[in-house]
Amino acid sequence: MGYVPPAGEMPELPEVETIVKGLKRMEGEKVKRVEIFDGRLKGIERLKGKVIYKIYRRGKYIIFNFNPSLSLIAHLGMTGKFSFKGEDSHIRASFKFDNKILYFVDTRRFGSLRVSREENPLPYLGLEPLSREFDARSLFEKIGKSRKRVKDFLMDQHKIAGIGNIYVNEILFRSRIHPERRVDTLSKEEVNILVRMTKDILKKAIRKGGTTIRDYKDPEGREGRFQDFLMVYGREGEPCKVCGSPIRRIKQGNRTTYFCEVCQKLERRNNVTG
DNA sequence: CCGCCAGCCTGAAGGC
DNA sequence: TGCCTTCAGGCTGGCG
Repeated sequence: MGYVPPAGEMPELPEVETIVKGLKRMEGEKVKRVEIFDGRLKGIERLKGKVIYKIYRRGKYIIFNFNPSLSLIAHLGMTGKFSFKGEDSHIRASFKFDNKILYFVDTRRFGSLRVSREENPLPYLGLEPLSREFDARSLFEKIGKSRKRVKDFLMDQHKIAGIGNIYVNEILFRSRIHPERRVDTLSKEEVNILVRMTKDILKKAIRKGGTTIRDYKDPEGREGRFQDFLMVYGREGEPCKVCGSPIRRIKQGNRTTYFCEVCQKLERRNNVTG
């Protein structure tokens, strides 16, 4: 049987970071007109006439600051994208500026756009994995008394913000930790490795412009290149690039999990060399 | 508080 | 050929 790749991918931290880089040039621009094609996005028309002064990422969210207390909070869900090209179907909203139009496109409508007056609109979000604050000590502290399985923990946006189902599989493979391990069984060394691999993989994915399996494109329509570096995600039955044994696919919770059962042991290891 | 799970949504792909 | 089912998963809200 031929290999069938998984159906889709969601924008995670590296994709959102890449998108923000592409949107940055809109800082300083004034919204001349807002069009809404999906009733649930009602509310964003308040942005008409406002000037964007800062665009940045927090977890998987994109935040457009219009002034200190007026922001557009965007989440791309599974298939959401911002595009300067108008050829897409499933356009849900558009923002007209002086010289260009920015489209919000979202096939499955898991994405959201909302206007907020909060200074800190996403207070519950967890650690930024690429920040200095994310280190072995702070992760250990976050783990606290949690008994979550490590995969679920890393994907919990209230603990760490920005990791989704593609990168979590890659991080655990590179850390040689089984996705079903309980976080309270992780050794200090393993927590340390997790931090290092998380930063490593996310940084490299950003350098490659994210991962495109089917849907993801940046605002200029460019695809990512990190899919060529995936070690486990979407590789069920293919040989592990380290040990050669077939990559396994299981359901953990409602989510697909890929791992190598030889490289990623369930037992605790104390002397990890990476 | 914690862990777990259904449901939202749409299009692709598989089964019969 | 075509209908029907299943799958994909970020996030929210509800349950025990």
